[in-house]
Amino acid sequence: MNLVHIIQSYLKGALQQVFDIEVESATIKLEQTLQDYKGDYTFVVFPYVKQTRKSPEQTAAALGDFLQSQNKIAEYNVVKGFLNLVLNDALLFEFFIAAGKDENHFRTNTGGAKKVVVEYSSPNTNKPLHLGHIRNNLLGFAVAEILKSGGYDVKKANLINDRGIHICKSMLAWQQSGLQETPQSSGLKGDHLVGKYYVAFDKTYKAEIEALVNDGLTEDEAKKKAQSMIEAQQMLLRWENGDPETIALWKLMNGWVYDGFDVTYKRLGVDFDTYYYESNTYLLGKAIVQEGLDKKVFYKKEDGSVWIDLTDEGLDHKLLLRADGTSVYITQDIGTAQLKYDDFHYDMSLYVVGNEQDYHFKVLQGILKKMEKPYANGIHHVSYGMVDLPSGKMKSREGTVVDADDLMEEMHDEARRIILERGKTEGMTAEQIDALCEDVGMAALKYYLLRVDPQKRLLFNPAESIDFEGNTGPYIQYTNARINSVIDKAGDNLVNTGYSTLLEPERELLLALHNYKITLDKAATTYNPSEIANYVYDVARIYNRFYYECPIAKEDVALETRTFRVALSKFTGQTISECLRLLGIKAPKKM
RNA sequence: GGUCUCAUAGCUCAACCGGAUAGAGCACCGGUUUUCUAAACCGGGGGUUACAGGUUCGAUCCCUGUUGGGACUACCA
Repeated sequence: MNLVHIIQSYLKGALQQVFDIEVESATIKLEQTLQDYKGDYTFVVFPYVKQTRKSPEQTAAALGDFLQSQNKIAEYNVVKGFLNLVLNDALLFEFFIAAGKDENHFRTNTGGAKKVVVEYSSPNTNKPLHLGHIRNNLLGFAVAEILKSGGYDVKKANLINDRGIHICKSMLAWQQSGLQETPQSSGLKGDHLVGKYYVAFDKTYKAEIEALVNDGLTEDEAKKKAQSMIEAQQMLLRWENGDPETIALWKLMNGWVYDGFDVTYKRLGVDFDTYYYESNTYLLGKAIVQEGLDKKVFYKKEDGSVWIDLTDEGLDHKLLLRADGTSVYITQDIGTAQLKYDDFHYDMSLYVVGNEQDYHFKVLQGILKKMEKPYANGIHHVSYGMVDLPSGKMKSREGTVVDADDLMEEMHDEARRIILERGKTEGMTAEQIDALCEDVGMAALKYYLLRVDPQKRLLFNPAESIDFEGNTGPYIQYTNARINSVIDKAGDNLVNTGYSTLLEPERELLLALHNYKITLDKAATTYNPSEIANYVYDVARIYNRFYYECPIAKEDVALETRTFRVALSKFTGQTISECLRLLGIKAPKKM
């Protein structure tokens, strides 16, 4: 049951009866009445005054009068051209009863079971995950869950970039160290061990460049002639030629990284239905490039390199295959897009990738369109902004990255500090306390990253940015735990039969709860989890006010009122839990 | 140079796709608990929405320009 639709139909009728104006119900714009005015929904009459031939005030008053005389609304007031409507309590209550009975209240069918692949995470296998990856993973996971609730058939995919020069750098440095270090022997998590050698390579490489520059080479020359770079390139060639020793080392070290990633993913709470590996897809990409050449969509330069002309799309000429026949990044993405389509026959294919690749995805779509691939129009780049630190951008080479594993550990510790300080852990086992610290710490981190519009850059201040009070994950969790507690006290086996006049906090809460489906659909169609994050905060804030002002399980509360308020609390708890679930945040029963 | 993007309270973010007096949190000041979890609630101060024009009943939102950040523009990924 959708209150907005109902009010729209009321207004459609009123416009017709009073002014003889015919409009589509869906085109009638309604807003929620602002805090400082009396009312639930507001209708702006300005767009209609030309047809009514009356002043905005007269128009609004005439419509309000009509609706009230028909008993469609409880009351109304007019401020300039704004018609503020107060709904009948019975209507709000009807919504509440209907929603409570509806098993599918937390789902919509907007997606119409369309198949959608959500690719996210997509790490390189030469170093551990950092804060930027965390944003990516949380966004990807949440977008996928939101789409599922919105009625889409979703597959989560992780495209692992497991080949290339960067992996060879780690391999080379590991080999040269001669230490034969393993995760077991070193006690290091696999991805961190491999990352350590990636850093080691870079150190050596930089020293070599400096030496060459001192010998009189330009920096560009030095970068190409440095010994370790030459060796890394040779190793990449050996890899591409299938040299058994190189492949074995590659498999060994990638295996360590995957083990490490699994631990990080598990702690982050993200998962995947399927994995793709660039080592598998780049060859398919090459084959499709050949197909494009045959179709004359691509062209070959004299040096043998392959290009596409996208100038008619407002883009540029783009290289698809190097002169030596090796593939570039976009070649692999062409292959992966095809492979995904072969696997799932998707209607939509989302790529959760940073906004630094906006151009890349325009090019990818342009290419697929020119290839007349059936899936070309379904691909969409879910672009998000970089995560900045107070010191500026994160740079792995300068050691200013915030490591994902370290950060999660710090959040856990910080949560523990605060939880012990509050001293509400009576009767909990050490394991339960530990689990709570994890849930609360991760909630603070996740909510902080997800509440911001994905498109925008995000400033992360490790020292002070993660709070546990106010507009935060733990605040929302706390509200839910509070609800849980009050229901425990009051008992929830009462059957709701009626209501007395709704108080302001109650109707405000009902309207907020009613917004769930509207918010879900908006989040789903815009691929924007921050809609859910901001919404659930709103619900929690409104509930806390209700909780403070309206006694629920206290002695002197009439049974009918108590029953209604318990039911309202329970429904609020369900709504909060559901939103948190969409965001990958746990909802502890007690905290 | 070209293309794209961002700029809102001291700080971090909202603002329901053009609507009212631009809202929250943090920080600061003051108040609320013999009563359901004070990680809560209420109140106060704090804004020329970067700047200048334009479009219209109405602009933080759309258009143009300026300034200032960022990204892309690699035979890197």
